[in-house]
Amino acid sequence: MVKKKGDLDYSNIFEAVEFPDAYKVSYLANAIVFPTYEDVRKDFGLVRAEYHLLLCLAHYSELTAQDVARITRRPRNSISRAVHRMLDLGFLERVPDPSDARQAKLRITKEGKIMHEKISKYLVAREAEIFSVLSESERTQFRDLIRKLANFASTLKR
Amino acid sequence: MVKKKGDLDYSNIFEAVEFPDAYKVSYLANAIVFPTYEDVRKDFGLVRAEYHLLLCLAHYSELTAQDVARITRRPRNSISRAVHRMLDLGFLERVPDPSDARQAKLRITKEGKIMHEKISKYLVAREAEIFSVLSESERTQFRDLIRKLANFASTLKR
DNA sequence: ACAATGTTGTTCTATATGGAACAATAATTA
DNA sequence: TAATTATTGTTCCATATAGAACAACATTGT
Repeated sequence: MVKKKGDLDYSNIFEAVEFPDAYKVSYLANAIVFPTYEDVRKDFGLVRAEYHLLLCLAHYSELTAQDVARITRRPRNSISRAVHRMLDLGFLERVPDPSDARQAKLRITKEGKIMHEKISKYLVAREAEIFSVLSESERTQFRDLIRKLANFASTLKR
Repeated sequence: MVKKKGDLDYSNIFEAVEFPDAYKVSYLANAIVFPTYEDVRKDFGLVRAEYHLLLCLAHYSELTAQDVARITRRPRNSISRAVHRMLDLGFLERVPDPSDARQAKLRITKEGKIMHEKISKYLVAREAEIFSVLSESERTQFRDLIRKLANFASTLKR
Protein backbone atom coordinates (compact mmCIF):
# COMPACT_ATOMS: atom_id res chain seq x y z
CA MET A 1 0.00 0.00 0.00
CA VAL A 2 1.61 3.19 -1.23
CA LYS A 3 1.16 6.45 0.57
CA LYS A 4 -1.38 8.45 -1.34
CA LYS A 5 -1.78 12.17 -1.66
CA GLY A 6 -5.00 12.45 0.31
CA ASP A 7 -3.45 10.90 3.39
CA LEU A 8 -2.52 14.19 4.97
CA ASP A 9 -5.37 15.61 6.99
CA TYR A 10 -5.21 19.27 6.20
CA SER A 11 -7.70 20.27 8.86
CA ASN A 12 -5.48 19.19 11.75
CA ILE A 13 -4.07 22.67 11.74
CA PHE A 14 -7.43 24.02 12.84
CA GLU A 15 -6.86 22.60 16.29
CA ALA A 16 -3.09 22.75 16.43
CA VAL A 17 -2.70 26.44 15.79
CA GLU A 18 -2.11 28.76 18.74
CA PHE A 19 -5.11 30.97 18.01
CA PRO A 20 -7.67 28.46 16.78
CA ASP A 21 -10.72 30.69 16.66
CA ALA A 22 -9.11 33.63 14.93
CA TYR A 23 -7.41 31.21 12.58
CA LYS A 24 -10.72 29.70 11.55
CA VAL A 25 -12.25 33.11 10.98
CA SER A 26 -9.26 33.89 8.82
CA TYR A 27 -9.61 30.57 7.06
CA LEU A 28 -13.26 31.22 6.33
CA ALA A 29 -12.32 34.58 4.96
CA ASN A 30 -9.71 33.05 2.67
CA ALA A 31 -11.82 30.08 1.69
CA ILE A 32 -15.15 31.78 1.22
CA VAL A 33 -15.25 35.55 1.54
CA PHE A 34 -12.42 36.39 -0.78
CA PRO A 35 -13.32 33.84 -3.44
CA THR A 36 -16.80 35.30 -3.33
CA TYR A 37 -15.47 38.73 -4.22
CA GLU A 38 -13.64 36.99 -7.02
CA ASP A 39 -16.88 35.44 -8.23
CA VAL A 40 -18.58 38.81 -8.20
CA ARG A 41 -15.73 40.21 -10.23
CA LYS A 42 -15.86 37.44 -12.78
CA ASP A 43 -19.63 37.11 -13.04
CA PHE A 44 -20.69 40.72 -12.66
CA GLY A 45 -17.57 42.67 -13.54
CA LEU A 46 -17.35 44.61 -10.31
CA VAL A 47 -14.39 44.67 -7.94
CA ARG A 48 -14.77 44.77 -4.21
CA ALA A 49 -14.98 48.51 -3.70
CA GLU A 50 -17.39 48.83 -6.61
CA TYR A 51 -19.68 46.22 -5.20
CA HIS A 52 -19.46 47.81 -1.76
CA LEU A 53 -20.69 51.07 -3.25
CA LEU A 54 -23.78 49.34 -4.61
CA LEU A 55 -24.37 47.57 -1.35
CA CYS A 56 -24.14 50.69 0.77
CA LEU A 57 -26.19 52.87 -1.51
CA ALA A 58 -28.87 50.26 -1.88
CA HIS A 59 -29.46 50.59 1.84
CA TYR A 60 -28.67 54.23 2.53
CA SER A 61 -30.30 56.58 0.07
CA GLU A 62 -27.48 59.10 0.07
CA LEU A 63 -23.87 58.81 1.13
CA THR A 64 -20.56 60.49 0.46
CA ALA A 65 -17.56 58.50 -0.69
CA GLN A 66 -16.11 58.94 2.74
CA ASP A 67 -19.22 57.46 4.33
CA VAL A 68 -18.83 54.37 2.21
CA ALA A 69 -15.17 54.13 3.10
CA ARG A 70 -16.08 54.19 6.75
CA ILE A 71 -18.97 51.77 6.51
CA THR A 72 -16.91 49.23 4.64
CA ARG A 73 -13.53 50.07 6.16
CA ARG A 74 -11.93 50.35 2.75
CA PRO A 75 -9.37 53.04 1.98
CA ARG A 76 -10.75 56.21 0.48
CA ASN A 77 -8.73 55.99 -2.67
CA SER A 78 -10.20 52.59 -3.48
CA ILE A 79 -13.66 54.03 -3.08
CA SER A 80 -12.73 57.10 -5.10
CA ARG A 81 -11.59 54.98 -8.00
CA ALA A 82 -14.65 52.83 -7.74
CA VAL A 83 -16.97 55.84 -7.76
CA HIS A 84 -15.66 56.99 -11.12
CA ARG A 85 -16.07 53.60 -12.67
CA MET A 86 -19.58 53.23 -11.25
CA LEU A 87 -20.53 56.64 -12.59
CA ASP A 88 -19.26 55.63 -16.01
CA LEU A 89 -21.21 52.41 -15.82
CA GLY A 90 -24.34 54.35 -14.91
CA PHE A 91 -24.81 52.55 -11.61
CA LEU A 92 -24.37 55.69 -9.53
CA GLU A 93 -25.08 59.36 -9.80
CA ARG A 94 -23.30 62.13 -7.96
CA VAL A 95 -24.50 65.55 -6.91
CA PRO A 96 -22.22 68.13 -5.32
CA ASP A 97 -23.15 69.08 -1.78
CA PRO A 98 -24.01 72.81 -1.71
CA SER A 99 -23.29 73.01 2.00
CA ASP A 100 -19.82 71.53 1.65
CA ALA A 101 -17.97 71.97 -1.61
CA ARG A 102 -15.47 69.28 -0.77
CA GLN A 103 -17.88 66.43 -0.87
CA ALA A 104 -20.59 65.07 -3.11
CA LYS A 105 -23.62 62.97 -2.35
CA LEU A 106 -23.85 59.64 -4.10
CA ARG A 107 -27.05 57.87 -5.08
CA ILE A 108 -27.72 54.56 -6.70
CA THR A 109 -29.47 54.57 -10.08
CA LYS A 110 -32.19 52.25 -11.31
CA GLU A 111 -29.55 50.28 -13.22
CA GLY A 112 -27.46 50.15 -10.09
CA LYS A 113 -30.37 48.74 -8.14
CA ILE A 114 -30.93 46.06 -10.72
CA MET A 115 -27.28 45.10 -10.59
CA HIS A 116 -27.36 45.09 -6.82
CA GLU A 117 -30.34 42.76 -6.82
CA LYS A 118 -28.63 40.36 -9.17
CA ILE A 119 -25.51 40.24 -7.05
CA SER A 120 -27.50 39.99 -3.83
CA LYS A 121 -29.42 37.05 -5.15
CA TYR A 122 -26.16 35.26 -5.79
CA LEU A 123 -24.79 36.14 -2.37
CA VAL A 124 -27.94 35.11 -0.55
CA ALA A 125 -27.70 31.70 -2.18
CA ARG A 126 -24.06 31.53 -1.28
CA GLU A 127 -24.84 32.36 2.34
CA ALA A 128 -27.48 29.65 2.49
CA GLU A 129 -24.97 27.16 1.13
CA ILE A 130 -22.30 28.05 3.64
CA PHE A 131 -24.55 27.97 6.66
CA SER A 132 -26.35 24.83 5.60
CA VAL A 133 -24.03 22.86 7.88
CA LEU A 134 -25.58 24.50 10.92
CA SER A 135 -28.94 23.55 12.42
CA GLU A 136 -31.56 26.22 12.92
CA SER A 137 -30.67 26.74 16.55
CA GLU A 138 -26.96 26.77 15.79
CA ARG A 139 -27.62 29.31 13.09
CA THR A 140 -29.43 31.50 15.60
CA GLN A 141 -26.58 31.16 18.06
CA PHE A 142 -24.08 32.04 15.41
CA ARG A 143 -26.09 35.06 14.34
CA ASP A 144 -26.00 36.47 17.87
CA LEU A 145 -22.32 35.83 18.33
CA ILE A 146 -21.16 37.18 14.99
CA ARG A 147 -23.28 40.26 15.57
CA LYS A 148 -21.45 40.95 18.80
CA LEU A 149 -18.11 40.45 17.15
CA ALA A 150 -18.94 42.62 14.15
CA ASN A 151 -20.32 45.39 16.31
CA PHE A 152 -17.18 45.28 18.37
CA ALA A 153 -15.00 45.32 15.29
CA SER A 154 -16.86 48.38 14.05
CA THR A 155 -15.76 50.29 17.14
CA LEU A 156 -12.07 49.59 16.60
CA LYS A 157 -9.97 52.48 15.49
CA ARG A 158 -8.85 52.33 11.92
CA MET B 1 -27.87 72.01 16.55
CA VAL B 2 -25.93 71.28 13.43
CA LYS B 3 -25.75 67.80 11.99
CA LYS B 4 -22.42 66.36 12.97
CA LYS B 5 -20.24 63.81 11.26
CA GLY B 6 -20.77 61.03 13.72
CA ASP B 7 -24.54 61.08 13.34
CA LEU B 8 -24.65 58.33 10.78
CA ASP B 9 -24.82 54.92 12.39
CA TYR B 10 -22.55 52.87 10.23
CA SER B 11 -23.55 49.57 11.76
CA ASN B 12 -27.15 49.75 10.54
CA ILE B 13 -26.02 47.96 7.45
CA PHE B 14 -25.26 44.88 9.52
CA GLU B 15 -28.98 44.23 9.88
CA ALA B 16 -30.21 45.77 6.64
CA VAL B 17 -28.13 43.71 4.27
CA GLU B 18 -29.72 40.75 2.53
CA PHE B 19 -27.18 38.22 3.78
CA PRO B 20 -26.48 39.48 7.30
CA ASP B 21 -24.43 36.59 8.61
CA ALA B 22 -22.16 36.24 5.61
CA TYR B 23 -21.81 40.00 5.52
CA LYS B 24 -20.59 40.10 9.09
CA VAL B 25 -18.09 37.35 8.46
CA SER B 26 -16.88 39.36 5.52
CA TYR B 27 -16.81 42.49 7.63
CA LEU B 28 -14.75 40.78 10.30
CA ALA B 29 -12.37 39.63 7.62
CA ASN B 30 -11.99 43.15 6.29
CA ALA B 31 -11.86 44.81 9.68
CA ILE B 32 -9.66 42.36 11.51
CA VAL B 33 -8.19 39.51 9.52
CA PHE B 34 -6.78 41.49 6.67
CA PRO B 35 -5.42 44.33 8.80
CA THR B 36 -3.76 41.66 10.91
CA TYR B 37 -1.89 40.36 7.89
CA GLU B 38 -0.95 43.95 7.28
CA ASP B 39 0.40 44.25 10.82
CA VAL B 40 2.44 41.11 10.40
CA ARG B 41 3.88 42.53 7.20
CA LYS B 42 4.79 45.82 8.81
CA ASP B 43 6.03 44.50 12.15
CA PHE B 44 7.70 41.29 11.06
CA GLY B 45 8.34 41.82 7.36
CA LEU B 46 6.47 38.77 6.16
CA VAL B 47 3.60 38.76 3.70
CA ARG B 48 0.66 36.46 4.01
CA ALA B 49 2.02 33.47 2.12
CA GLU B 50 5.34 33.76 3.92
CA TYR B 51 3.70 33.76 7.28
CA HIS B 52 1.51 30.85 6.26
CA LEU B 53 4.61 28.85 5.48
CA LEU B 54 5.92 29.41 8.97
CA LEU B 55 2.58 28.56 10.49
CA CYS B 56 2.17 25.32 8.60
CA LEU B 57 5.72 24.14 9.08
CA ALA B 58 5.66 24.95 12.76
CA HIS B 59 2.91 22.40 13.11
CA TYR B 60 3.76 19.83 10.47
CA SER B 61 7.40 18.81 10.51
CA GLU B 62 7.67 18.33 6.77
CA LEU B 63 5.52 19.58 3.92
CA THR B 64 5.81 20.27 0.23
CA ALA B 65 4.93 23.68 -1.18
CA GLN B 66 1.83 22.11 -2.61
CA ASP B 67 0.78 20.85 0.81
CA VAL B 68 1.00 24.36 2.18
CA ALA B 69 -1.00 25.69 -0.73
CA ARG B 70 -3.72 23.19 0.02
CA ILE B 71 -3.71 23.71 3.76
CA THR B 72 -3.98 27.47 3.43
CA ARG B 73 -5.92 27.57 0.16
CA ARG B 74 -3.47 29.98 -1.36
CA PRO B 75 -2.36 29.74 -4.97
CA ARG B 76 0.75 27.72 -5.60
CA ASN B 77 2.64 30.55 -7.20
CA SER B 78 2.25 32.70 -4.11
CA ILE B 79 3.64 29.88 -2.01
CA SER B 80 6.44 29.29 -4.50
CA ARG B 81 7.49 32.91 -4.32
CA ALA B 82 7.25 32.84 -0.56
CA VAL B 83 9.38 29.70 -0.31
CA HIS B 84 12.29 31.37 -2.07
CA ARG B 85 12.15 34.40 0.13
CA MET B 86 11.90 32.30 3.27
CA LEU B 87 14.88 30.22 2.16
CA ASP B 88 16.86 33.43 1.64
CA LEU B 89 15.83 34.67 5.04
CA GLY B 90 16.94 31.40 6.58
CA PHE B 91 13.54 30.59 7.99
CA LEU B 92 13.10 27.45 5.92
CA GLU B 93 15.23 24.72 4.48
CA ARG B 94 14.42 22.58 1.50
CA VAL B 95 15.49 19.07 0.64
CA PRO B 96 14.62 17.41 -2.66
CA ASP B 97 12.44 14.37 -2.34
CA PRO B 98 14.39 11.36 -3.68
CA SER B 99 11.18 9.46 -4.32
CA ASP B 100 9.66 12.25 -6.43
CA ALA B 101 11.98 14.59 -8.25
CA ARG B 102 9.23 17.12 -8.86
CA GLN B 103 8.80 18.07 -5.29
CA ALA B 104 10.89 19.05 -2.30
CA LYS B 105 10.25 18.73 1.38
CA LEU B 106 10.25 21.91 3.40
CA ARG B 107 11.23 22.26 7.01
CA ILE B 108 11.29 25.16 9.38
CA THR B 109 14.66 26.22 10.78
CA LYS B 110 15.47 27.29 14.31
CA GLU B 111 15.32 30.93 13.18
CA GLY B 112 11.99 30.24 11.55
CA LYS B 113 10.64 28.79 14.77
CA ILE B 114 11.74 31.86 16.68
CA MET B 115 10.05 34.12 14.18
CA HIS B 116 6.92 31.98 14.29
CA GLU B 117 6.80 32.25 18.04
CA LYS B 118 7.11 36.01 17.91
CA ILE B 119 4.31 36.32 15.42
CA SER B 120 2.14 33.82 17.23
CA LYS B 121 2.50 35.74 20.43
CA TYR B 122 1.19 38.81 18.70
CA LEU B 123 -1.68 36.92 17.11
CA VAL B 124 -2.67 35.19 20.32
CA ALA B 125 -2.95 38.58 21.98
CA ARG B 126 -4.92 39.86 19.05
CA GLU B 127 -7.30 36.91 19.29
CA ALA B 128 -7.84 37.53 22.98
CA GLU B 129 -8.63 41.14 22.26
CA ILE B 130 -11.15 40.36 19.56
CA PHE B 131 -13.00 37.72 21.53
CA SER B 132 -12.98 39.69 24.75
CA VAL B 133 -16.50 40.84 23.93
CA LEU B 134 -17.79 37.32 24.35
CA SER B 135 -18.41 35.63 27.67
CA GLU B 136 -16.80 32.30 28.40
CA SER B 137 -19.87 30.33 27.41
CA GLU B 138 -20.38 32.42 24.30
CA ARG B 139 -16.77 31.83 23.42
CA THR B 140 -17.30 28.11 23.76
CA GLN B 141 -20.39 28.28 21.59
CA PHE B 142 -18.56 30.27 18.99
CA ARG B 143 -15.68 27.83 18.98
CA ASP B 144 -18.00 24.94 18.17
CA LEU B 145 -19.81 26.82 15.45
CA ILE B 146 -16.79 28.25 13.70
CA ARG B 147 -15.21 24.80 13.77
CA LYS B 148 -18.16 23.37 11.92
CA LEU B 149 -18.06 26.15 9.38
CA ALA B 150 -14.32 25.91 8.85
CA ASN B 151 -14.43 22.15 8.48
CA PHE B 152 -17.18 22.53 5.94
CA ALA B 153 -15.26 25.19 4.08
CA SER B 154 -12.25 22.89 3.92
CA THR B 155 -14.30 20.35 1.99
CA LEU B 156 -15.31 22.82 -0.71
CA LYS B 157 -13.71 22.36 -4.08
CA ARG B 158 -11.16 24.95 -4.93
C1' DA C 1 -9.97 88.11 11.08
C1' DC C 2 -6.33 84.95 10.69
C1' DA C 3 -3.61 81.09 11.45
C1' DA C 4 -3.56 76.33 12.37
C1' DT C 5 -5.71 72.08 11.94
C1' DG C 6 -8.84 68.76 9.91
C1' DT C 7 -11.49 66.73 6.06
C1' DT C 8 -12.65 65.25 1.31
C1' DG C 9 -11.57 63.37 -2.79
C1' DT C 10 -7.91 62.63 -5.96
C1' DT C 11 -3.51 61.07 -8.34
C1' DC C 12 0.75 58.74 -8.16
C1' DT C 13 3.38 54.90 -6.98
C1' DA C 14 4.79 50.49 -5.10
C1' DT C 15 3.50 45.94 -4.13
C1' DA C 16 0.95 41.82 -3.12
C1' DT C 17 -1.72 38.81 -5.53
C1' DG C 18 -3.80 35.35 -8.65
C1' DG C 19 -4.47 33.36 -13.35
C1' DA C 20 -2.33 31.20 -17.21
C1' DA C 21 1.08 28.87 -19.40
C1' DC C 22 5.20 26.05 -19.06
C1' DA C 23 8.98 22.44 -18.28
C1' DA C 24 10.14 18.54 -15.68
C1' DT C 25 8.70 14.51 -13.66
C1' DA C 26 5.36 10.90 -12.31
C1' DA C 27 1.31 8.09 -12.87
C1' DT C 28 -1.98 5.91 -15.69
C1' DT C 29 -3.77 3.62 -19.57
C1' DA C 30 -3.65 1.34 -24.02
C1' DT D 1 6.56 -0.31 -23.81
C1' DA D 2 4.54 3.79 -25.59
C1' DA D 3 1.34 7.39 -25.21
C1' DT D 4 -1.60 10.10 -22.62
C1' DT D 5 -2.78 12.46 -18.50
C1' DA D 6 -1.79 14.50 -13.96
C1' DT D 7 1.16 16.88 -10.70
C1' DT D 8 4.81 20.02 -8.94
C1' DG D 9 7.02 24.12 -8.91
C1' DT D 10 8.06 28.03 -11.57
C1' DT D 11 7.95 32.41 -14.46
C1' DC D 12 5.35 35.83 -16.71
C1' DC D 13 1.84 39.07 -16.73
C1' DA D 14 -2.25 41.82 -15.54
C1' DT D 15 -4.67 43.89 -11.85
C1' DA D 16 -6.51 45.02 -7.42
C1' DT D 17 -5.03 47.30 -3.58
C1' DA D 18 -3.10 50.39 0.00
C1' DG D 19 0.06 54.16 1.40
C1' DA D 20 1.61 58.77 0.78
C1' DA D 21 1.26 63.17 -0.76
C1' DC D 22 -1.65 66.80 -2.49
C1' DA D 23 -5.09 70.57 -3.56
C1' DA D 24 -9.36 72.40 -2.35
C1' DC D 25 -12.31 73.50 1.06
C1' DA D 26 -14.08 73.67 5.96
C1' DT D 27 -13.57 74.15 10.91
C1' DT D 28 -11.51 75.57 15.11
C1' DG D 29 -9.19 78.45 18.22
C1' DT D 30 -6.88 82.67 19.39
